Amino acid sequence: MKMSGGVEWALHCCVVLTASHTPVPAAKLAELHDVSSSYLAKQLQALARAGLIHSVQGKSGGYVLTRAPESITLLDVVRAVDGPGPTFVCTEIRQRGPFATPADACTTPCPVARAMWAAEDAWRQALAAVTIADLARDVDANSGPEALVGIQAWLTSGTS
Amino acid sequence: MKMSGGVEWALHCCVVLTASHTPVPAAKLAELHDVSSSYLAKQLQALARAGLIHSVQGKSGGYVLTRAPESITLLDVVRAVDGPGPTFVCTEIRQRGPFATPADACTTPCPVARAMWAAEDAWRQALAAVTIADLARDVDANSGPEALVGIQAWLTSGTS
DNA sequence: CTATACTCGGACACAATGAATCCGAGTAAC
DNA sequence: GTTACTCGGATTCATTGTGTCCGAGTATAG
Repeated sequence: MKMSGGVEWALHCCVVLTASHTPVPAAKLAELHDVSSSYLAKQLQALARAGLIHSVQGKSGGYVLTRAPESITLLDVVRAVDGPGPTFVCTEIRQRGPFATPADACTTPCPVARAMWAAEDAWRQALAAVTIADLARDVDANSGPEALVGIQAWLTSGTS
Repeated sequence: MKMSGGVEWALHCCVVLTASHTPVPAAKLAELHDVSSSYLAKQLQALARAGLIHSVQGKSGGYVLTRAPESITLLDVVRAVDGPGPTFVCTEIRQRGPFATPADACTTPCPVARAMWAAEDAWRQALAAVTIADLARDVDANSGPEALVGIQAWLTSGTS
């Protein structure tokens, strides 16, 4: 099992978008991270579809966060980019084969699925406990406060 | 992101193997669950490679649990079948692009990766807290105690 | 002791999902 | 009114998961 690599890009983009209140084009975000701009566009579109960021078209358009960074959780981003469905899917094995349990006895989910889903819930809960604002603060502490200011200046400037 | 479907099969097989202390061939497990025997063999081989089950060759061979069901956790099975690697991989985006943070400043992992890995740890911890024995007990409670006895009888009998 | 039949084990194709790309529709600025 | 720049979805390629097959090895039966 491997998570979509686009999640990492999307998270970094959200952190960067924290620094600018004006629209930032996808091409600039791509150059900042040195990744494929065409593919990054896909992830940003997913974020826009989920309502996490708003797209502004036109000459000086781009993407802006719709909500405050404190109210955007990692779970929101993961669900938007990687899909909302559960990672573990139950195929109802217990209802197949010679010893199939009758359907009317399957009022509750399969114990196997229940345990797996409980673990997934723990994962989601941990993701929901962290916000983009938390990440931005940590990055700030690691890279020094001057880095973010420089990035902000570079983002707003028209330089390539 | 989607988990390998083989995990479900492997878990059910482990639960069934709880009922028999004699080797059970892969073909019988496949018929019991009504799944492809060739593909199920792959998963069982993975479990054997991880040391969770022991393979017995020869005419009346098959698979047996190596340890007590209480000492086999769901995490063991998942790691064996789905791979031990982390689902989130950090590509060190912070070290790329015009504002790349120098390598000597990267003593600690990227904050983004740290948060994602913390969530994964919560997931693993939840999986490690449940054992095959717990699952077997739950299945017993759901399907009634007579089901497991019947399965055990069918497993040991030579009937197809 | 020999032959046999049954078991696992790894090597081999096929399909689905993720990764990466491109060009067209729309909009704000000039 | 024109222009240039933006996003958005449809398309193509690579990787991983899914499914299958046949050969190596061993306990059993004669």
